[in-house]
Amino acid sequence: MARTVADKSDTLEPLARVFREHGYEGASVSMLCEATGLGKGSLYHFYPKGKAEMAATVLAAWDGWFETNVFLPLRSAEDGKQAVGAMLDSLTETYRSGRRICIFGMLALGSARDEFASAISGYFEKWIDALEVPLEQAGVDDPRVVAQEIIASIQGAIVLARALDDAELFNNAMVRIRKQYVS
Amino acid sequence: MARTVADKSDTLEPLARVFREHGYEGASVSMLCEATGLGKGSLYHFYPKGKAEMAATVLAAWDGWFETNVFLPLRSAEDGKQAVGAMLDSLTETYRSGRRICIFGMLALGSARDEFASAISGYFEKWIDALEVPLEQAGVDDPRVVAQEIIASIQGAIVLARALDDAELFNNAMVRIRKQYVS
DNA sequence: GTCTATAAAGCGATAGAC
DNA sequence: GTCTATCGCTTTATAGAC
Repeated sequence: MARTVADKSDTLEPLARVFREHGYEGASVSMLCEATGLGKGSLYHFYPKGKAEMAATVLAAWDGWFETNVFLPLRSAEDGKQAVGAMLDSLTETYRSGRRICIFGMLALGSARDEFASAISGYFEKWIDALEVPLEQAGVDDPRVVAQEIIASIQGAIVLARALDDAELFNNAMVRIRKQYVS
Repeated sequence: MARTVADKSDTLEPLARVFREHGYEGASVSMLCEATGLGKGSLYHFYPKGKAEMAATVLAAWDGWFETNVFLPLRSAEDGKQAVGAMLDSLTETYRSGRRICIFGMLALGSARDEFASAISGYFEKWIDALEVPLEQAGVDDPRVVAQEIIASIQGAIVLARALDDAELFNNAMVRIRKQYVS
């Protein structure tokens, strides 16, 4: 069938979806072709180094999205408590109350961790650094450790919500974090 | 080379190690053969249904280990706070301060979740049920929700410790849980 | 930039000798 | 219970026509 000309940026969302839903090893090029609506030739035209380059590009895009929509607002907040609350709201939507997983967290637990180690650690380091700012502003003791705890709680809530197939569990975790640290 | 007769139970540890380190999709039968020191014929003799049966058996073995060494002590504890503390110590060793991951948590984030859904959810449900007992005994408010939070924190600590390659992060999380709920 | 055809390797799984 | 050989299929990746 005739196919319209695609832009590389159009592939990012379907690519991310497949990696999120199947993991790095579980995502095959065939799946990635089907999701993007492109043949192998087209996909390899955009990503000459193949699957690894697709995943790296997806990670970079998510990292950028978080930088703009999560990290930057945290760093530049005027009201610390309000900023952390806004982050929790934003993440609840982004992660679909735990129905969607964090692609960085997923990769951290898999065997592809080593290949993407710097992207994964860079992402979490930036998150911790950013979250520390409003926590300190809000007068929280040991803001860096608390930032780590909050991020770990969010990642754990995703794991548990998915394991038990219970989105309410994720939402409860967000409520608890809010009450405990910023209300 | 001549090979000594193997027992099926001898395969469980190497099998578990490969699944933990490579994920379900990432673990190939060749790897599983090499880790167990058995040829494909031998491995399929023990596990006629192949890789899926190997993983299911590994999960059942871990479930059994947790039942005996973690869940049962929690349920039958006389001192609630002491029992939760003992669990945290035990898990710190079991998970090697986050250097080792939880195979159930890993599967929950991957695409094999659906295939092993009941094993995964059963494991976490038993854990929550068991942990609720000593928490209630210790006078903690809303012990079931707190049990869920603690387990999520542990899973999240594994994710974050692995993402940042920092075992101290896991240990700090265990210390925080102890301080917050059972000291 | 798109596609189809194809290559080479690895996959999970099986058969059958010992 | 162990092994080797092999099957059929899918994998990632490439080549080359359009």
